[in-house]
Amino acid sequence: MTSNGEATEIFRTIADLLDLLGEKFKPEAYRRAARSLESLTEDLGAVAARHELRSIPGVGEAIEEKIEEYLRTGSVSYYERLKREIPAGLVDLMRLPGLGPKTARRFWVELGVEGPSELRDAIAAGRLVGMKGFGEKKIEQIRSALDSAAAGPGTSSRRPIEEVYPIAHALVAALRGSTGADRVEVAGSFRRARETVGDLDILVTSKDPAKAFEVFTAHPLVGEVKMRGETKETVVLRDGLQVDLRVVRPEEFGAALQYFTGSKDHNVRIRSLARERGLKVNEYGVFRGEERVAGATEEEVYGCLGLAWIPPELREGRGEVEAAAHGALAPLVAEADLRGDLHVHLSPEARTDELEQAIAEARARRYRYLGVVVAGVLGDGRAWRLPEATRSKLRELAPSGIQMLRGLETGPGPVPSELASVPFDFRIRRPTTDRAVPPSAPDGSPPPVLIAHVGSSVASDAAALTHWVEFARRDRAAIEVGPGAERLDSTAGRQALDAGVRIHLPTGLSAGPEDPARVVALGLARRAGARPDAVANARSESGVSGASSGSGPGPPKRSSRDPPRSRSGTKPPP
DNA sequence: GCCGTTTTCGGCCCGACTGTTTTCAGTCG
Repeated sequence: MTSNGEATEIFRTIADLLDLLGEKFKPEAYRRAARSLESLTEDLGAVAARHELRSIPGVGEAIEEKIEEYLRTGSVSYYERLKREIPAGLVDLMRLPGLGPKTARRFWVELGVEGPSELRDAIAAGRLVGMKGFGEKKIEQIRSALDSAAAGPGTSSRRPIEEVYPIAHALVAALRGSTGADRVEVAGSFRRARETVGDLDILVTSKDPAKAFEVFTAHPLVGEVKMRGETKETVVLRDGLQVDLRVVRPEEFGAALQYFTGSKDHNVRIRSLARERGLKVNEYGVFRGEERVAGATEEEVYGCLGLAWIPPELREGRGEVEAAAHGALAPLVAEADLRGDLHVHLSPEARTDELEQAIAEARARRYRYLGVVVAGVLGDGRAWRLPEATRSKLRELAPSGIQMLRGLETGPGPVPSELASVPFDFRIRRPTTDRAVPPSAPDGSPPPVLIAHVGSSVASDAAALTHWVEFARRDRAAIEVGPGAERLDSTAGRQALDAGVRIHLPTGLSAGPEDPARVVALGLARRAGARPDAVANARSESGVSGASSGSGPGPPKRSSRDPPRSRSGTKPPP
């Protein structure tokens, strides 16, 4: 684990332990610091070396000292002391659904229970019966939570957003297609395009809430109904994902969407800003005293706090509220900005019809260029190339103004001799293994325009990531950001952007229109704070010069002919 | 424990829901 990751875990556990001690505000302070460390784009040691730990949101004097102690010694004495005081099993108990720190602490104090297995024994021995606040139902609930926990991590863990995307799409489509719901939006971390999603929050307006719940509950994906109130229903899907449906009134929809989109840190900032202005914000609206002054749209809610509307992908409490207050939010890249794709992979034996299909899709999206990977080296070092017929078809198939380019994808180092005869317009580089570190100086072969297949194992290794970003900066190459283990996530993407490196987004051309990769990649790019001009394939020019086979392409150039940027899209997935 | 363009002290989001209650505590998001 990286030092950032390990420090995050330490502070998160400190928060839980302090919760068990009944501390009121400290746990939240440690959690806030943990969240900040988790999303830090840089190695903690580097920040500490510059004496800038205090600039991290939620890190003050005390936590700064603990981080320094951790970096120096590998442990935090305060944490070690808490662990000696409080049995580790209590943390497991309070993390069970339906149990919290108060209940776990009572089991410890009143029953001497120190962990899940002892609690199971206590229940079996009937020792919970008669405890104040514990009826038959509550005890059964706990027993069931213990059983599910024993069965494995299962349902409570977060999953990749690209995996959840089709599910969200299906549920939203069903609700939109019914008479039970008018407006339907997914809120939560899904709308913020977080890499992983723990559950789905769906918000609807409805003239007939009962009908909305009925349509939702009857959906084939839904397994069991966990809870149902007048305005809210919680279900667990057959695959274990939890989904909340909330029905709100139209005049409250914007406030509810804002509220349930979060993040928590963002909302805390919004609320304290409102308080400073004598206003109150909740999920029903913005209020001055009893009077509602906003609520129907998010724009209204932000507007009456003196803020520009903030894209959901930025709502993490990392300074976006202050930026919005000063009108300093830059427009983010949007779907309409995409102009092409420099990384179209066809299957190795692709026939011309597969190529034609990708071009038809590109034409439908009005792309201006397409870089098709015609040959390359796989991660395991084996060379491959598209069939000769497909390669020679490339230029013929571009009658409608789409510039067709041939890409060669290789590892660091010179072009392998077995690929030397393949004509190409531009080069893509990939690490030969996930951990491969690129050469520190140019090796004489054409510089790549794109660095791709830089995977999650690089992103989680601060030194390797810094190295690849520096490599991209030196060669003025773009680096690919998107879902999946072979692309950078938004945190790594932000680091690349901070270093002045452009990113390239997958467009899912050859995977068909339903492929979530494009929408998800766009969300991650926006989350990284990417403006249109920082996205290599959101430019009118391909960034690949001329067609001189085998010669090096020029570095991506800034174009003064780029049309004015479209207004940054506000449309959340799906 | 953190934080401040009214504060260096005194705040810290707040409402729904559940299960257990004669009016509320705990959990969750």
